[in-house]
Amino acid sequence: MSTSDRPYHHGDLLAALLSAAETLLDEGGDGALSLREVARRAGVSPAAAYRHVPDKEALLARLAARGFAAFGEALGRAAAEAPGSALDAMGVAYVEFALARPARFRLMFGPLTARATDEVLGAARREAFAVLSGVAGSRAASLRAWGLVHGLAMLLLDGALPSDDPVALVKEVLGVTGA
Amino acid sequence: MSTSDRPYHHGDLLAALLSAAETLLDEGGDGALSLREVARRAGVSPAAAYRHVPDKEALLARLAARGFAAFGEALGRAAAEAPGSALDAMGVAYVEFALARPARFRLMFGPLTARATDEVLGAARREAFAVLSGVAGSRAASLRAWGLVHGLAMLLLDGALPSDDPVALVKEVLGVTGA
DNA sequence: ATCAGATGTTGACACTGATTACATACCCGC
DNA sequence: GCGGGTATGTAATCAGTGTCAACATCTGAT
Repeated sequence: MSTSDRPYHHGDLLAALLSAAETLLDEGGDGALSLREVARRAGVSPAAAYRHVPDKEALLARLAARGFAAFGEALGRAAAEAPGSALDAMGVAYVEFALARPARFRLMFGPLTARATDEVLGAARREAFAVLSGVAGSRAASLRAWGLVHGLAMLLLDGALPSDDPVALVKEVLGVTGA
Repeated sequence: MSTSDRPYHHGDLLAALLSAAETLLDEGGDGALSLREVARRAGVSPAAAYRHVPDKEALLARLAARGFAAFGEALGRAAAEAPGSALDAMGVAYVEFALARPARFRLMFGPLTARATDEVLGAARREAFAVLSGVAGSRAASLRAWGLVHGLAMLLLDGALPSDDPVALVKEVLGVTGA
C-alpha cells in the first residue's frame, strides 16, 4: 500500500511495453516506432526495456508474433462463420485485418521477420498460415489463394489500388457473390 | 587545373547520390539506408545532399521512381520475349525482379510511396502497372493476376514461403508449363 | 535479518535527420 | 577580362534514437 502512484518495480513491464507499442503502432503508424517512445508511454526509462528484451528488434519480433496470433484467430473466426465458403471469407478477413491495422500488418510481414532469427515468431507465422492452408485444397491452390489475398492486401495498403471501398474490390476480385 | 581529384563542385551530385543509394540498397539492404552514409559514399558532406533534394524522403521517392522505371522495362521485355504467354512471362519477371533487388522492391512498395506525395513517383508506378494491365484482359482478371504475383513476390521476400527455387515455385503456382 | 539477484534510473556514447551560417567555385553581363 | 550573383559545397549545431555501463532500489529465499 504505497502512496506512490508508480512503484519502483512495475510488476509486468514487458506486457506494458508490448501493449504501449501496439497502441503506438495502431495510432500514429506513419513511421517506425521508437523504443524510447514506447518506454515513455509505459512510464519508464528507456533502458528499463533492456531488462526484458535484448534488443529493439526482439521487441518488434514479439509484437509481430502477437500480431500473427490475432491474425490467425481472425482468419479462423471468419472461416467458422461461413462454413460454406470458408476460403472466400478468410480472404476477405485477411484483407480487412491488414487495412484495420496497417502498421502491425506491415511489421508482421516486414524485413525484420524475414530474418526470422526469432523462432517464436516463425512458429506463430506458420500457425496462422496453417489455418489458411487447411481449407484451400492442393498445395498449388493454397499458394494461389494465399498469394492473391496477400498481394491485394499489400497493394491496398500501399495505395496502389485506390478504391473507395477496398473490401468490395476484394470481393469483386475473389468473385464473392456479395450479401 | 587543380591537383585535387574531386573538384569543389561535383558536377552531377544528384545522380551520384542516387547511384550510391542504389548500391547501398542492393548490397547491405538489411535496414534503412541513411542519408549520411549515401553522402559519404558519394564523397560529399551530408548537407550537400540537401541542395539537390528537400528531404530524405524525397530522395527515397526518386529512388522508388527509378525502380519503377526499371521494373516496367523488365516487365515489358519479358512480355515481348514471350508473345504467346505474355502474362505468365511477366508474372515470372515480376517475382524475379523482386528477388533480385529486395530492398529496392520493398522501397517501391513501402509506406513512403503509399503517402505518394511525389507525383513523379505516382506516374512511374502507374506506368509500370499499365504494362501489366495491358495484357491481362478484364479489370478483375488484371487485378487477380497482379495481386497474385505481388503477393507471391512479397511472401518470398519475407521468407514466408521457404523454397530452394522460388522461381520454380512461382511457375508451379501460375501453372506455367516449364521450358 | 541479511544478502543475492532481479528490476529500474541516470548518464553517456555514437549515430541519425535536419537546419543554419559561412566558404568556394562557376557563369553571365559588362 | 573581370566582377558580382548564384549555385553548390562545408562545418557546426540541435533534437532524437538505440545501446551500454554504473549505480540505486526492491523482493524473495535462507
